[in-house]
Amino acid sequence: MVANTSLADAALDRVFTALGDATRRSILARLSAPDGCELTLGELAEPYEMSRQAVAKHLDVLERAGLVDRHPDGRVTRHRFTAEPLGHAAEWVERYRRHWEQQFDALSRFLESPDQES
Amino acid sequence: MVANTSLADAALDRVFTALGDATRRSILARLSAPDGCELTLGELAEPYEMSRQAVAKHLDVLERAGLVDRHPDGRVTRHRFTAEPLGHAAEWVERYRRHWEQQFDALSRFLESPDQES
DNA sequence: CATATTGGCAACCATATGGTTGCTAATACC
DNA sequence: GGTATTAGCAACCATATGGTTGCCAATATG
Repeated sequence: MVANTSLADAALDRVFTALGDATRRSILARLSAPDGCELTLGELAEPYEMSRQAVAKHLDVLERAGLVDRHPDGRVTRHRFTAEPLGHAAEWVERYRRHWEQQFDALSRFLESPDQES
Repeated sequence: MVANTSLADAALDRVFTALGDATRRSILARLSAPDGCELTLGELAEPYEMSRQAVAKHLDVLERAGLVDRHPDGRVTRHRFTAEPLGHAAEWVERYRRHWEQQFDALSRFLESPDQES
């Protein structure tokens, strides 16, 4: 019944907190675009109104969550999107979203029940 | 191209960061269990090795994300799970998880292609 | 070879987060 | 009415987070 903090929990922690920032989600969006794969730090940092180092820190968070893969290439470092850790997150969210659909269905049934008066 | 920080982004921020903590996910799990709906703060806090106030703070985070609904009932305050904000989060995750399936399919095709040598 | 570019590292700073404790207010119960 | 329980509020603390700047190492490029 208690928290049961497992390794999987810690991985989920990292993934969800990594997704909890609009800049990081934007980075993932750009890295997952069909034409935008394999971007360097400079290319990634360019559109944002913050320093490269700030973007590099966001990339640290994404890397620790397993969502981006860094690989140095000469003077430059290329970054690739890795969607695999999203599997557990999607599983988790879907389980509870289904609960919502049940709530919604229950509400619909209630509203449509014949013994329901205004 | 730039960050485009909208209100929807801020709501997603709150939902994902709320999910980024194992204690909070555990709370949601208990509140969404079929028998465990409508728990009070005391009931919620009991299994964890932290103070009630710490749990109350976690509930603040969940409430700001729209994931739990507090309603005082006499001396006690009952908490109910609200899955609706998970919709946008699920949408977001699913979009990128599909990207992963495409990566996976591409890998499969590569591994199964006849001109692939060890 | 000299120099500019790229990115990593470290220090620093302000604020947020996650926890604590103590106190107070409201409500149920004897 | 007095008392115990429940929860909210406020202050406090340690650490994490998100940003900055400056410097240095490595690599392209003239």
